[in-house]
Amino acid sequence: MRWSDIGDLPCSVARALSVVGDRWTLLVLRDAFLGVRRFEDFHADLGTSRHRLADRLHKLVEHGVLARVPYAERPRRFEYRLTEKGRDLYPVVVSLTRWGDRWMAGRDGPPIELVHRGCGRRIMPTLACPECGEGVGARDMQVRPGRALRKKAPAWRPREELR
Amino acid sequence: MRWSDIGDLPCSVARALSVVGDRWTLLVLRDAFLGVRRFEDFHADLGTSRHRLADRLHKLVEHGVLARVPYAERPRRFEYRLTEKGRDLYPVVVSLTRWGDRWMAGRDGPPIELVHRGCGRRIMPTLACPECGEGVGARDMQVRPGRALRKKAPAWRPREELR
DNA sequence: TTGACTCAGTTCTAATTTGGAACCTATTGT
DNA sequence: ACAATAGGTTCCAAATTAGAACTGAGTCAA
Repeated sequence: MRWSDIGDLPCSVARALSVVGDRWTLLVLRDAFLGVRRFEDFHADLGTSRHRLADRLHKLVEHGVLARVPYAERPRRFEYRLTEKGRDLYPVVVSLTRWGDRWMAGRDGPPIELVHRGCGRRIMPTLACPECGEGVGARDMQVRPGRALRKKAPAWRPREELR
Repeated sequence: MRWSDIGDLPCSVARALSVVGDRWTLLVLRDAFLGVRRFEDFHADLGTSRHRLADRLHKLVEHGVLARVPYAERPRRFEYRLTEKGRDLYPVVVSLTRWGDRWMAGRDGPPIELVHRGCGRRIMPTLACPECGEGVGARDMQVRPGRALRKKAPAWRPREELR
């Protein structure tokens, strides 16, 4: 299957990945969440080729994840800012951070720390049920097909539960 | 920069991506969270080449995200099961799902629905502060360098805050 | 007013990665 | 004896990527 086709699958993960699922895009977003906005800064931070970077930035703009806004006339210069759609990717980046912290950190611990402005504590955000507030993991959730899937793939059934 | 080098960067996102950051790995994990375990089932579901699939599965096993466990002798057959390290990627997959549901769903709504066993309601898990329980977004969090980063890149400073 | 410098790219080529089809091995079923 | 099943491996052509060089518009400083 071609990469360009996965955006059409009836799967939200696949569709999300069709936008942010390549090598560099999530690192671009990480930088964006750290406040990076300009081409040269992304380039210096990321170490990807200018070619790739330009391509990724433009693709993210196309998808409405970043906005290309002028910050100087003469010479005309643009910076890349997260849109609401882009900021809504925060959970993805934080979840990756949390996992990296937990399973891939060196002896010195996590490279960066997060502080919750609300309560002032150093924390790592976790997944919770927005209704009852309880923390949730894979085993706390059950899957069922939604309307879109019952229509497109009526035969689909969730498999046996996760062990 | 080579893909194989990003695992060494002092950044948890980069390190996480060095394991799960390629085209197919996250779709393999999505399937795993839906209960898929066997090579042929992954292959049928994913539509990637057997070659890639075998490679990804083995890489995930190497990294301890999946375990290759025999389920039949004569002929010897194996299945791939999530380890604890693998199950801990649930927030990443759920966050992608949530984003895909919100920004990429068709008219018929999300392909699948999740039910919280704890409270029985159909929900999509969200990020929250584990200390105070409040939901958090990008603007609720502040970044600061951790010990590992102060050591490796003492000059690093968080940029201006997110707008 | 010439030359160096900055930012934001684009172009080019070689190297790497990927997709897809065909093949392989062991075993079971008919 | 023959086909089918599960889980791969091998091969090659095609697509993608890395890295370096180049462009172009404008500023600054001597």
